[in-house]
Amino acid sequence: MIDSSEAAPPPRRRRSDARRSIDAILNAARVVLGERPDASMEDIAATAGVTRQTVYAHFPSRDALVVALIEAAAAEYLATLDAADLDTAPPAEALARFLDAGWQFLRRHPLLLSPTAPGAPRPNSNALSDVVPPRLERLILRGQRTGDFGASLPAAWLADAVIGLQQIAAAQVAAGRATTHEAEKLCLESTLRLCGGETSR
Amino acid sequence: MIDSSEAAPPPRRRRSDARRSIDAILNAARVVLGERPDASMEDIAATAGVTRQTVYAHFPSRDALVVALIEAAAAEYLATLDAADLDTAPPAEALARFLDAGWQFLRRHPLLLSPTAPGAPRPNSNALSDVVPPRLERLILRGQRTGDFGASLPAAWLADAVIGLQQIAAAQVAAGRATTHEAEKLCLESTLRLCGGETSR
DNA sequence: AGCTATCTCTTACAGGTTGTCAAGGTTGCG
DNA sequence: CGCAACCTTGACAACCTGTAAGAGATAGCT
Repeated sequence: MIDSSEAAPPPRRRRSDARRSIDAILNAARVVLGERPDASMEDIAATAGVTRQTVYAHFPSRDALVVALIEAAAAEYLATLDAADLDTAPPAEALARFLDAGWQFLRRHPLLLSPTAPGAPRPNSNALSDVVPPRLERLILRGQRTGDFGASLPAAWLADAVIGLQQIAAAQVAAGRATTHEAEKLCLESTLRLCGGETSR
Repeated sequence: MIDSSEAAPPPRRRRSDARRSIDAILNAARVVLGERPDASMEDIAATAGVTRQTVYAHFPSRDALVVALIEAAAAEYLATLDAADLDTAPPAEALARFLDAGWQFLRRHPLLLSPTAPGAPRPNSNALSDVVPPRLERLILRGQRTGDFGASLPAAWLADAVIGLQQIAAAQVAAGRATTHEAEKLCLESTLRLCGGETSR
């Protein structure tokens, strides 16, 4: 038995032409939805230099397109996280690198600032929230074992809190209430304060 | 000069009947949009026991309805905040009360967990984010002056961070990854850690 | 009680968006 | 070259938002 009833459709052979269209569509969606999350399929298609029906030829629905976009973004994100070796650097340093990767990611994918644009299939389960937080959680857990971080708060919660804090900081920048530099500084300091310290009793 | 060119349309006399409809509509919108942010006007109207056109008779557009809903929610929120005297209690205690008011608010207005449902008129300026954070900022500023809180981070940022943290905690509950009790505890502890302490150098 | 302004309901319409379908032209690849 | 895969055009149904006019019901005032 090779692979009977699982989500592994044979990665069917595509023509070079088709893959070019798919890339153009995903790229257009990233840009257009980034600045206008409620843009129409027509807008996305036009930006990609393609007809609306061509978009539907590759993505069965708008939600499917967004999901694919998020999955591609998650893959990039993971690659960046793998490049910075979070598992060997000292925890505080690793945390700073994690945040750097996040800033890089948010700059490229501003869409992800408003996570609930069309009401995803299941509001919570996207590739990002399934795959990124565990990395950070592992990092924080390591820091708690080495004593660099306090252990009075569960690592899973801290991971989500840190990621959330970064999104809040990014929103401050988008709202024009802080410069990028200030936001990064505030975020790093707040994050260290949240994770570090000897506040347990 | 009494009031020439400002947003003060003479609060025109409404029939009791009309006000009842408006209340029913706002209430229905609160409930329906709370569990399904992309519900149609028809759905809201039906839940309110009213026709769709009646909704449009009172609210010129969907966005206007959402704005009115948020304004009503903000008024409630402010009333709750006024009831808990944040300006006299010791800062740590006052902060706990502020968070309590927040939980109460989020329980009643789950809509506000996904702030960017239809793409608000201006993404950032709603009554909530204009009026609630300053209260918290004042509280934090007081705590920083009395020495209860650390002063190395600006109060305005801490205010937004605390409110954001609470929304993250609420999202954890909504996602089934924590109980209400756990979330409240984690949120309070994290918040105190963010604000308090002697980490300045 | 009666009158009137206000409110609601019904019916209808225009415009936009999402999906779907079929026919025909074009391009990549063996 | 030839075929299958791909793109395009045009058309369609369904839904949602917003607007409009007229008939009927209701509240408030005299």
